[in-house]
Amino acid sequence: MGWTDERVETLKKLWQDGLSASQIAKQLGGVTRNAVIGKVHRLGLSGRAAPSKPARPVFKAPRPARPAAQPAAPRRIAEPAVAQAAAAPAPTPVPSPVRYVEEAPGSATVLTLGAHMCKWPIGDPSSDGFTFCGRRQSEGPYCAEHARVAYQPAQAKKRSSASELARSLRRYI
DNA sequence: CCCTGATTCGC
DNA sequence: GCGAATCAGG
Repeated sequence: MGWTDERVETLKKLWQDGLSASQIAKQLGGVTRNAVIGKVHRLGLSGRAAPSKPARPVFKAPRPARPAAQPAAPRRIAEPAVAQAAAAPAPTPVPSPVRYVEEAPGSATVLTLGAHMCKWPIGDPSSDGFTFCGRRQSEGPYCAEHARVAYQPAQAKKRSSASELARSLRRYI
């Protein structure tokens, strides 16, 4: 199917309405989302209300030209990735201040977490705000406080309701 | 793995 | 002009 005036008009409308390229493609029918995106660019309306855009162009390195379309051909071009690794000077591995976090647990990042620092996770590991406790290790990989939480067997069994347990645990998170 | 838009370039 | 392939992200 080609781009009739009407289909282009529909495309414009839906795009401005904030629909995604794939949704527009599905609604128009007979085109893929790539076709829609391509058309959008050609029409010069690539930018719209962009929710999660860096605002700044964020400098993108121009992609090396595509190796040409060869159907059913070995896609990967062998590349000597090993050679240039040696040229780089050995980056000093970090002076190793090894500073324990005494207060404000959770300021140890994956980068600053030392060998003997409490590895109690704080926050959402999939988020970039993720940290570790970072205080001095006591038992196992944890500080004394977190070790208690980690290794409490069935001690809390008497009257500790589920909500009470949850509350006590939350303190450590 | 799902999705998003962006880009390149053979057709 | 078109859009598949590919990329870079969320």
